[in-house]
Amino acid sequence: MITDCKTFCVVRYSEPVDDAAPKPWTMQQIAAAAGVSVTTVSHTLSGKRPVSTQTALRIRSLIDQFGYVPDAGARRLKSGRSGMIGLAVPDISHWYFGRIARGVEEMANEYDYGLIICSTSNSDPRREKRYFNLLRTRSIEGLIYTASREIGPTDELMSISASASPIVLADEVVSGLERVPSVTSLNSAGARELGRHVRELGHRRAVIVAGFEGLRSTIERVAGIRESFPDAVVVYGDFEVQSGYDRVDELLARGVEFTAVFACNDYMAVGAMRRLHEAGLRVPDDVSVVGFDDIDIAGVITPGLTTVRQDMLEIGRRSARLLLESLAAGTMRGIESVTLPVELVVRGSTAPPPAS
Amino acid sequence: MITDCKTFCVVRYSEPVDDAAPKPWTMQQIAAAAGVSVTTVSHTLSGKRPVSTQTALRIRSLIDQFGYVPDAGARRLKSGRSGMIGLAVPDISHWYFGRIARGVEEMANEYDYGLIICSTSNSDPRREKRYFNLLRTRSIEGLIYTASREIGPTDELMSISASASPIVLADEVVSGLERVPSVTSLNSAGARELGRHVRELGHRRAVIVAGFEGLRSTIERVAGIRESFPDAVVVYGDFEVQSGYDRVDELLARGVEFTAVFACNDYMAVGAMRRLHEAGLRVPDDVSVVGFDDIDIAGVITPGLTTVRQDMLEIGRRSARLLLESLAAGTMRGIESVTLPVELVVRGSTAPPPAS
DNA sequence: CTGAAAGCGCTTACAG
DNA sequence: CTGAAAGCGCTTACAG
Repeated sequence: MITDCKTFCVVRYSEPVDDAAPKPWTMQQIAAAAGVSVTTVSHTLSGKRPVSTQTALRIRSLIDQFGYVPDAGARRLKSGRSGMIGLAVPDISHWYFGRIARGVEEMANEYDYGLIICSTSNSDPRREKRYFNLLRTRSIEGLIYTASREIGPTDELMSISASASPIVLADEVVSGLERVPSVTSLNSAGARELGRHVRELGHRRAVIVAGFEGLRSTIERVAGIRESFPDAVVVYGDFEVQSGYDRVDELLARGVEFTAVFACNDYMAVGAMRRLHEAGLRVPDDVSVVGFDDIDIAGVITPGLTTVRQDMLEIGRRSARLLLESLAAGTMRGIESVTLPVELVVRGSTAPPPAS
Repeated sequence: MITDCKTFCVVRYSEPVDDAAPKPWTMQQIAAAAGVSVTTVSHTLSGKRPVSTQTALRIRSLIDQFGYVPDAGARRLKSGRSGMIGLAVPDISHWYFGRIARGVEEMANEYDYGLIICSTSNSDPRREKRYFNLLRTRSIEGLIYTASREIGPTDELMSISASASPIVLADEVVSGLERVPSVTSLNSAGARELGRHVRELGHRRAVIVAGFEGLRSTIERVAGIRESFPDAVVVYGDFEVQSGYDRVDELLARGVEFTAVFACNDYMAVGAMRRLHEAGLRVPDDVSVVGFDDIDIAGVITPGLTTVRQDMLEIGRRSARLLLESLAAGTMRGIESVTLPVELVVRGSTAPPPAS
């Protein structure tokens, strides 16, 4: 039920402020004021050459007084380095990608780089093109790419990859881009543990609510689970709560029998739990439910969700480090792809199947 | 319980790829290849002056063939515009700020701007300084700022605001920055509705788990709730699940009596529900719980969470539009601050208090 | 310890 | 319709 409250849109008129910001100072002007050359000002700033204490002091005080800051664009033009890296994720507002972004940002900060965010909107080709162009125009020095669906070999990414561009794949590897370094989780091992855990509880009939069908992580997770449940019915969702709900709804309608639901992420698991609840099925008494990821609220909801913890923050950090180190090295040669460990977290949503 | 699974860290050695990307082409080289001046190449690209069909065709085919893309930095140096805006949020990995970021990005895209993300780590002064410097070095043309705590008047932000910089406050207004345009939710009205709803259910004793104490939104929400519950005990949290849990834990330990918990965001509400559950108190039979925000899983958990829906996506979009329009106009004059409506969403977590 | 000058890769008056 | 040249604001050999 939604009760519309009688709120409304208020528009407040802000005081007209002083006009647009004044033209910023240039190094030229500082030099003139100090009675020295720009060369000396530049070196005072960079410290790449000795400057007499007297002069340095005078220049520095002028800089403080004027509030001078060197123009980043000009620096960039000389050096050829923008000091920025890009992160392309399907949707920055998802918890999952937000964690990756934070990890990347932390590391970028450490290396004194800025971060440009690129939402690919689940691989909308137009937007993707835009973002690869950032790389080509040298607005960014490197790109961390998180695929959300299977990428076709015709894509921009493919052509880019051939040229040994500074690109790192985070979270998902992409078929055909085996040569591009990647940072991923050990999906297969996590899924295997999950399957074994549920199997050991005594379950025999399970269903799998998987992610996007072509995605490598989906394939690996399904395979891992199937080691314990070879006959599990597999249906595909889109990682959203709603699709967990919908897929379980359909399975119930089809009359599929199961005592355990494997969802390929926690959001779909939550959706699945909701649908089961509405069907009068208790979790875990009637049906066990497991997820993947260990999102922030997985341990707080009731029952707590049994899942596999991935360290998304670390995936972000490692991806960024790989990228930034190869930028520093000036080559992508010999960059080592990384697969991170995962951890089974057993909570209240799994229990032995009903006695019947 | 945590079962460590026997997974491990796998390191894969990537094929050494061709060396670093080759030097990109310059407009100079295209001009030479086409046998024309850079002027003509530039105009072919910009269309700001007619170019003979013959020549244009030749140049364009060369550009395609070479895969030439103009250097963004050089363009920027001439134009003085970086084509980038910044978004400073406390933590990009929070759902709440992620939604804002997505809204901002959508709009930035529409205006053909790039987005630089700046996590302020809850107003860590060092990082904040860094990000304001982006503005000063003209790496970004404008900044959208989301405060997470009370900002002291000594802060960088304050001095910046005096100079009519292109800054827009998103989600939170800041004392002392009344002249800076802002986009916020109608917190007071939402809180008032929430208080009234719970009051009308018959509750008399309520507690409020508020957000950061100095934050304007916290003040407004507490005030709104208190219109219906003047005597409500107020405790302060940090918007995280854990603090909702902890504050309720403390209230129970203190022996405070209540039949309703107002949490100032959904995460703390979820934490509160968890603690109540552990104490053997049923929601909503024994205690009603409400949140604020309407996060994605608010309607899916059991019971569904009664809350106030804020449109974070729209806050992001509107903030960006305000900023980008004033950049286009070249002045912050007459920018209208906006307050967006909110909506009470009643779900299963609220019910009349126990009969006793 | 310091300065004049070239140059990064573009755009844009100015002059045909 | 086209080109030579100045210049955006820095950095950095080169030359004292």
